[in-house]
Amino acid sequence: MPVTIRDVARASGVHISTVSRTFSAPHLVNPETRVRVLACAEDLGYRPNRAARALITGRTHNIGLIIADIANPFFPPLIKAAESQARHRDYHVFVADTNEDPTVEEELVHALAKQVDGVLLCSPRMSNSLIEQLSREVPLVVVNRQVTGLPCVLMDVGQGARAAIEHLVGLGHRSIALLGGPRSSWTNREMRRAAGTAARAGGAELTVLGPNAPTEIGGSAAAEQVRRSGVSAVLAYNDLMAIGLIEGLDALGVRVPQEVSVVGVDDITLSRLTRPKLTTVATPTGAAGRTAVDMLLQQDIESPRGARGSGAGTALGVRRTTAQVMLQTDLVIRDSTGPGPHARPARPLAAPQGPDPHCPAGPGIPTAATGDAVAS
Amino acid sequence: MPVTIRDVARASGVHISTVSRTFSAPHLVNPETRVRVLACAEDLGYRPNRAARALITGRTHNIGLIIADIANPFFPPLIKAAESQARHRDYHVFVADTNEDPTVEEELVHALAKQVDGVLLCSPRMSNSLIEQLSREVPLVVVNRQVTGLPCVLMDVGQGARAAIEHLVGLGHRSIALLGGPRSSWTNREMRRAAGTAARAGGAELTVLGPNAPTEIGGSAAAEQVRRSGVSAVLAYNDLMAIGLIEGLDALGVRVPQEVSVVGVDDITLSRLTRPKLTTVATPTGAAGRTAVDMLLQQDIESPRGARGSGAGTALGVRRTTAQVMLQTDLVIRDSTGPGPHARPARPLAAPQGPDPHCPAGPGIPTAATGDAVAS
DNA sequence: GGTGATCCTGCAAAGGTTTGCAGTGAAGTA
DNA sequence: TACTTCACTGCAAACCTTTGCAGGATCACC
Repeated sequence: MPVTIRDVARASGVHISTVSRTFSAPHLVNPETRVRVLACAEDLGYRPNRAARALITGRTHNIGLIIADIANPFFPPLIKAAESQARHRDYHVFVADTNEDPTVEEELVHALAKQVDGVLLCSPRMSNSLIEQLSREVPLVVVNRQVTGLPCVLMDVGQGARAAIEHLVGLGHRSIALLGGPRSSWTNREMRRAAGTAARAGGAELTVLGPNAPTEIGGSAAAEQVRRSGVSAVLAYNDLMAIGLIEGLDALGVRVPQEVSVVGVDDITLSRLTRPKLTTVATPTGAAGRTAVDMLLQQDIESPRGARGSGAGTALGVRRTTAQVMLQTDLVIRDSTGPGPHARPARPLAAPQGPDPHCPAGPGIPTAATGDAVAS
Repeated sequence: MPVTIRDVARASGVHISTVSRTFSAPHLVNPETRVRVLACAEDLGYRPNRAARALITGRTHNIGLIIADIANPFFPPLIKAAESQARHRDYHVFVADTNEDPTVEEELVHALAKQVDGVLLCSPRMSNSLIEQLSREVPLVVVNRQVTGLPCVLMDVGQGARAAIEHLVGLGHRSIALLGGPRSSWTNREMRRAAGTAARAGGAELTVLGPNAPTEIGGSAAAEQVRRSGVSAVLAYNDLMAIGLIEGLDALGVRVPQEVSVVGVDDITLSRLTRPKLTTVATPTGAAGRTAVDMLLQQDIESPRGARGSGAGTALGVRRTTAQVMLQTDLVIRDSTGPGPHARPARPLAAPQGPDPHCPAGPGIPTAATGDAVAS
């Protein structure tokens, strides 16, 4: 039933190879023939079968995008950016959700392997060694995780965590909690490291709580623990947890920011909509999506799979880029942080500078990326 | 480089067809041979090429899921439910986002057509006739849109809108606005129809505002218009708009629910987290995702594409199910609605019944589905 | 020992497309 | 005229897998 290249060939009185060329190498066919073939194709409603094409070219023009939890509002901007970037290069993006389950993650990579030209692995929860192993099966770009030997797109959450801690210390907080996320998260480890250093430098004490589920539920569930810990400020693994925590504290009668200050990470849209508006470390998710697609395609184009024609030309077999890109983060100060027990009276109430200085910029242009190539 | 069925055959000393059968029809091969083949396959890291398999069987074991805007929190639960349902049936789901653009929508269906066994079209923005036309290219199930002759999964937003209006009228509101969504949305038309009827029945006047973008921005942008219209209550197209509207009204100094009551639709997680907590019409998104996958697979299984063996057996060619399922909705009363100008003094302040009666149920079991077959 | 059934395996075609190679005819050059 | 060049098109192999058909071996049974 489906119309194939053969039907078009018959209808337009040429060989199938000519039809094929009309679509994949138009300059090789007589303009006159071309219009005739195109007309027939249009008439019959012919569309090249991408699976068959992929079988022989080894390129599907698809990209797989594997993410931990599509319900986390952190991801949609990344997905959209990746999709639009891919579309410009004539690629399609297939998104799949793993439910934060490493097993599903692995299974998905396998399933996608032969149907896409490469996979973007976002915030993976599986081990580095497994990732390396899988990268032999299909070109991979990792987002939010550093894997040596593989191209990675990272956000400088270390710098962000440092800025957040400094902000809190500056407000007079000396006892701060880090509300940790999933154990297997690279971001989590980075934050912990950087926050620890920054706290020490600022003469504050850092309590690490967790691991917790990176969701509102995870945040609100930790409220009691936060209260008991007696800290006056909390840096949460992400905005969702921060919002959940505020919610949970509210239920316990603890007011934010009057009694406890809370900082999130990600700057999801939601963080501007809850009350109080959330102080947070903005991560350039859109830029991350675009960069990751670029890196994947670049890698892909240089070494098409099933490379034929083993001419004596280039001697550098399967050259793979392993650049690692670190994107900058930005602290956005809103209403969920306020003066702490050691606030200096000089600055009255930490000088409120309008409701949300960051808002007027709108969705805004993501911060610049600093490329950072690493030897392969 | 990639290991094929041929390599496994060579390694285990059998014909490729035996290897093939080992995977796709294990009962047809000698257990002894089977283990040997499996061992070799494991050793070599062989994985069947799904594209090649699809080429001959006509079934990819993939499902396409096209949605208008992945950033709308309404969709993730639907996506997750669809994915998990599909996984149980050994199918994978590929998600694609259209940015609310009908052109992209069409293009995506075409692109997916040959790579998936069927497509779930969620909240489509294109015309019914185009949808029908596309359905000849690939099996389609439509969600949130009624297209005669095609299987559809609908949510009873009409009933939901009615309940919302009745709730508002009961609170003493007589001048109500409907904050409309996208013009091409079926849901939008249904709500408008039902809300109009309900308002008339309740002796209230309904002002329709819109169309608007179904986002927070769309909602907040309409705040000024709402204020000018002088209504005391608003039913918004969805929660995102409702939240944006509350935000916008707040910026104008209009308090919710004291001066204006607001009702949303969807019951996204966020609606429990903003202040005031949102009164909303809960839609069974998870059930919708599951049902849609079921309907697609059922349709698919009955008529595998490229049906071979034109025996004189069954005479009823390509039988396609065109059932339409309507899922129930539920009004969830929270804090964004309050007594209006005509509130009866009998009920003091509309009897607040605890902060959020719906919350304890947690994510909860979706409401029951009422199947409703329609002649094809 | 002959017959038939059963179980397993190999053969080869098929699916829709791309692409290196060769062939055709026409135009250009000497 | 003879030769080369060029633009275009056809031929057929290849990609990897599935599957109907047939062949071979084994076994039970009469």
